[in-house]
Amino acid sequence: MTTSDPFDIDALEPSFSAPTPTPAEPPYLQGLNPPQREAVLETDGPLLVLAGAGTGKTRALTTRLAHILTTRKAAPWEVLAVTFTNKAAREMKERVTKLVGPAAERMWIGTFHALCVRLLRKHAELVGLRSNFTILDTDDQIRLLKQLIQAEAIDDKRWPARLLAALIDRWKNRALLPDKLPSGEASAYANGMGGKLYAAYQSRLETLNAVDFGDLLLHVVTLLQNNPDVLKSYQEQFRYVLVDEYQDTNVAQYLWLRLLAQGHKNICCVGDDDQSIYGWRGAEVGNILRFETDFPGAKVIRLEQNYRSSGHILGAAGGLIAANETRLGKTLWTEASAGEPVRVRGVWDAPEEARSITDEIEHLKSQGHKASEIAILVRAGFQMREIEERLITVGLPYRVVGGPRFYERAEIRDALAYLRLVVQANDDLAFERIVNLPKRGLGAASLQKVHHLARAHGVSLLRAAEQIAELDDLRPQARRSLGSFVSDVLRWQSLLPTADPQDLAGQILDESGYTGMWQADKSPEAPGRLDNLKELVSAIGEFESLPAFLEHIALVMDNDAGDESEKLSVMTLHAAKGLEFDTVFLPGWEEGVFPSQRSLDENGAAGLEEERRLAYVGITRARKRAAIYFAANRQLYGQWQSSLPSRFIDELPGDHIEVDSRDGLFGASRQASYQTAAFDDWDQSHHDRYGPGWQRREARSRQNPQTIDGYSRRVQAPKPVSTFAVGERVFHDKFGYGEIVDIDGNKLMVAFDKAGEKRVMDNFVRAA
DNA sequence: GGTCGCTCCGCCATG
DNA sequence: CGGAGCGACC
Repeated sequence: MTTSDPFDIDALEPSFSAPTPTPAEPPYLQGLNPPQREAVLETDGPLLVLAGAGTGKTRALTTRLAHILTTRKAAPWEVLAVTFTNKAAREMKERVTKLVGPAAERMWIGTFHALCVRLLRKHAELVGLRSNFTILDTDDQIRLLKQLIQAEAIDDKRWPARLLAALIDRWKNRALLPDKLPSGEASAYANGMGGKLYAAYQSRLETLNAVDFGDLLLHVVTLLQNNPDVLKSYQEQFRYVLVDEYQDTNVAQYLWLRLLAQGHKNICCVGDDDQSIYGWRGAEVGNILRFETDFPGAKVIRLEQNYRSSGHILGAAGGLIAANETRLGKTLWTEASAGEPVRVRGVWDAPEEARSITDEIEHLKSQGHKASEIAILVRAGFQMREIEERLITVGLPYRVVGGPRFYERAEIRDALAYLRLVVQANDDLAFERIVNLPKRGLGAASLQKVHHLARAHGVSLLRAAEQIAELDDLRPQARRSLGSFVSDVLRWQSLLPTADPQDLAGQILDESGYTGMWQADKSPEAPGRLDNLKELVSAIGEFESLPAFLEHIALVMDNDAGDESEKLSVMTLHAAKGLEFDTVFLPGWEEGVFPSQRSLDENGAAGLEEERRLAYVGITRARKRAAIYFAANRQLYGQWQSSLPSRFIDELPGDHIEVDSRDGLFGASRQASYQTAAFDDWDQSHHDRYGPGWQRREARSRQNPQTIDGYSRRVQAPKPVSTFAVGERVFHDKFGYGEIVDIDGNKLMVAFDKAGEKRVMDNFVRAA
């Protein structure tokens, strides 16, 4: 555990034509460790910064930008900094502004997608678009694809539009346009129709003057490839290129970067191969692993001193990730004390897991720990409900981070569709979404006619609807309501240039009857939806115009609008990347759940390594305390399943963890590898009440689940009685044949022929 | 044309 | 188990 050689700062100074005249170094360099300094000062030429978790990456990165600006190596608008999330972009902008002042605002900092929009609006016509193109969200995309699938008379049940959308997304991630699609790939959908539908989709997008998220990247790549003069001007403009989370880039993003940085090669990529967790959505760890070959002479700097976590947490995480074969290799170290070992706790089932976690949290809070410094990180969304229910039961305030995005909520999308249609009369997708929402008595039959006319005359749906309303083709009632819908939209359009955007938006939602629809709705979620609508309207207040607002919202709108109140956080491991907490709970470390079975099935060894990186990300979120849980039984899709502890638990180095499990939960083979450690509980009061760990859990699990802490979800017969008898031979899907040696209610202790003694639920075995 | 009820499917998720 | 989406029925 040592760092690299001490870095000689003076040796570096002459190598860049130092505009800093005096030996007195700028204040922003103070407090940086040697590799961080090097990452800041090594401005020219290709540079790869391998930044381990918690090693002060963001600080080095923002200081680097500040350094480039203050030494006048580049003007703000000559710096391009790319991130993956809006949050990261915002944070970077804020921190650089703090260092160098408002000039930083003029840098090109943003997500790949936001920067692409900016470039595309400027040069839209070069790729066959008009500059006011619309950006489709996933929902629009799927509806569009569905139409195309049905037009080809393909059974959209056997071949769901979602699947095609996912395929197209993957193709676009790999920069494969329809004409470049390898023949084998096209057959992946509907017996070879994939390629044809993809081509049809692209041409439909072009006529709609629309792009999806993948297109944003690809259009810019095409634009730069086909227009050398444009490419050259941007290569010259962006004198310094910086990429955050480089391990997450996909092929299209990589091409994009390479084009822009090809000229001067002042490209700095910052990433951590150990935190690459987005392979399933097209990220290529390969991009980071082969950086040095792509950019010959590239410098590599490792940030390995960790400022976040205690020694035990770092040791546990480091031991785990060492099991991965494909990695560049880093060894994190810290000057901090060892702190508390990572706790590993086995429980009977998911409800007990949730109880145990909330007990700990209540205890921590009673000790004065802040709830905002506590997080529960799950592998998958389905684990969240159980935990949320428990949090509600005991009254612990929490927030779910990264749930459905604000702008993905139905009511927001509906409202936006109204605004889109008013701003852009030819937005047919918006028209379709809201023409009969609220219900106006315009069914499939009437819309069919509108569609036909639009197709025949080559006009927008709104225009076609206007004409149809004049004709005698529709039933009087449908005709009247279509007519008034169209005239409403036209009226709102006429107000657009003069009206205050916020007032106009409110007016549109009221007059269209959309707000009224939710007011009349008696369902429990209606008030929440009305709140969201209000929030949407108030967000418009910050913008000059409705079009400006829509542009922004298509890319940016986050739902975690600065809720820093005293709540603990619940989120998936993916959502947790980049965050840190004093205390982290990691439930559900069981084979099949984590590592996720799907990941293993689909991607084999590579999938397993990505899962392991996810585990690594999870543990390294913790500053002081981490607790890992595994349950012997879990309900999946309403079915009880018995499970084995995750292999990742076996891989944790023994001297950094404390295991607290109880006999009989799992088979002897695995159990043997654990020592039931004397448990230095965080929660001393529980010791007082129940005695040491395993005894108290044994005592609890004998109780009827209904009586524990008011937990009532798993309602069963008052006294579960098994129909089996001791000595009976049984068969279990996972463990094979065995003989019952003990019965406790509906839980059986079975001596399996192959798998050893295990406790299983009786409904998992049948008589053999 | 709107609503109820049935079936099917879900396993990670940024722009 | 729970939500979404579709088809039969009012």
